[in-house]
Amino acid sequence: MDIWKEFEHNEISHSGAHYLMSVQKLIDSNGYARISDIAKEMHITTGSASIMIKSLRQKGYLEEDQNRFLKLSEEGNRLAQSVASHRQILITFLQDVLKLEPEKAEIDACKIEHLISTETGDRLLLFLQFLLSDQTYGKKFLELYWNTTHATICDLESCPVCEGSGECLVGNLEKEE
Amino acid sequence: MDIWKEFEHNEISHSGAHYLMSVQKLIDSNGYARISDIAKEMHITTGSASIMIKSLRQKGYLEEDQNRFLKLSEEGNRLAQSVASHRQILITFLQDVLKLEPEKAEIDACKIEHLISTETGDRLLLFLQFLLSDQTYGKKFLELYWNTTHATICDLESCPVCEGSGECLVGNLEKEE
DNA sequence: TGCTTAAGTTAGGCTAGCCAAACATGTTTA
DNA sequence: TAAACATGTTTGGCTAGCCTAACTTAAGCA
Repeated sequence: MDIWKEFEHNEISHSGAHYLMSVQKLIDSNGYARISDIAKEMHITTGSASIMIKSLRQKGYLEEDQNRFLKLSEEGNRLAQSVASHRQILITFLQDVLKLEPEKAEIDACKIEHLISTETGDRLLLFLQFLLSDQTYGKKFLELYWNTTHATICDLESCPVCEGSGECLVGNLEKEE
Repeated sequence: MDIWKEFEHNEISHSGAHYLMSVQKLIDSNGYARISDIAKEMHITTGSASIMIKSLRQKGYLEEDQNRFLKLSEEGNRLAQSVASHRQILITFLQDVLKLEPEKAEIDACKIEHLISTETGDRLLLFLQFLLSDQTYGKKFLELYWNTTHATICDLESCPVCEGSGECLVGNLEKEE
């Protein structure tokens, strides 16, 4: 088997995942989601949205009621939730452990949220929960790690640890505690 | 800015990255790389390879000598090395820390190796090195983590910790130490 | 009644990458 | 020398997903 060809074989495409999440987001905030709402929210044309929505309905991820209002099917909901949760787990790891800038953490998380397997997501969550909550070794390990690698992790001259002002993520972390 | 659209905006595509890595792999093992060698190695047609290679040459990632032998340009080499190193870092994390099965770790790593930023790769490497080598908190944290979560992490009935035989990754780890 | 606007669909075009199949060229080998 | 094989290129077709632009349908309103 060619592992590199697996890249295409996913339950849902990057684009598809964002359509589903957009539907949920719109329902949560406005109470309904139509094709034009999705197009507006995603900054694409209604033509593109129309075609993609049709395809997502055919695949059984979306349903439409009498008013042409869209909602997620059970399967669509499972998928959207899974992707959203992977996204959050990844952001937490990149931001709170690896100390990447929030914007960069979000971009990388968004790129890979739909690509990691359920198992990888589950494991990462478990690891993160343990690492961030364990008061004995987890906490001490992270403190030692951040202090030891601080010079590498922090590239801001204004860091309180380096210089003294407050933009550094490591510094912010220490203030929070 | 639409973060979800960043998915396409990468230095190199998934496919492109694998072409470059294939060239390097062939040179390392055979001493040279031609279009047909790459096609064979990647299990695609020479037609597809011909077109993609032309594009990679135009982008300056590949060069060709008098014998039509391909090699990586400086830039191509940098890219291929970066992707290969990201891949290895991800595999190590998924396999040696999160304890995913090797096959699954490889698939997920392959899917995202070209998508993560240099910075994310660097940070993950730093974190991994520290976690896996620190003999005080790193080691103890991992032991506590694996023991505590073992029931969740191990789904094999044949696990030495669960039952007694030897297929479980957690078990293998304990044997290695 | 007829005009305007909103909403959605459809058609044609684009890129990326794959395929098969036809073609061109250059090298073996009988 | 001629047939056969190796190598590479080109063409046309396919999917995914985006675009613009033209079109339909329905609703609002004077």
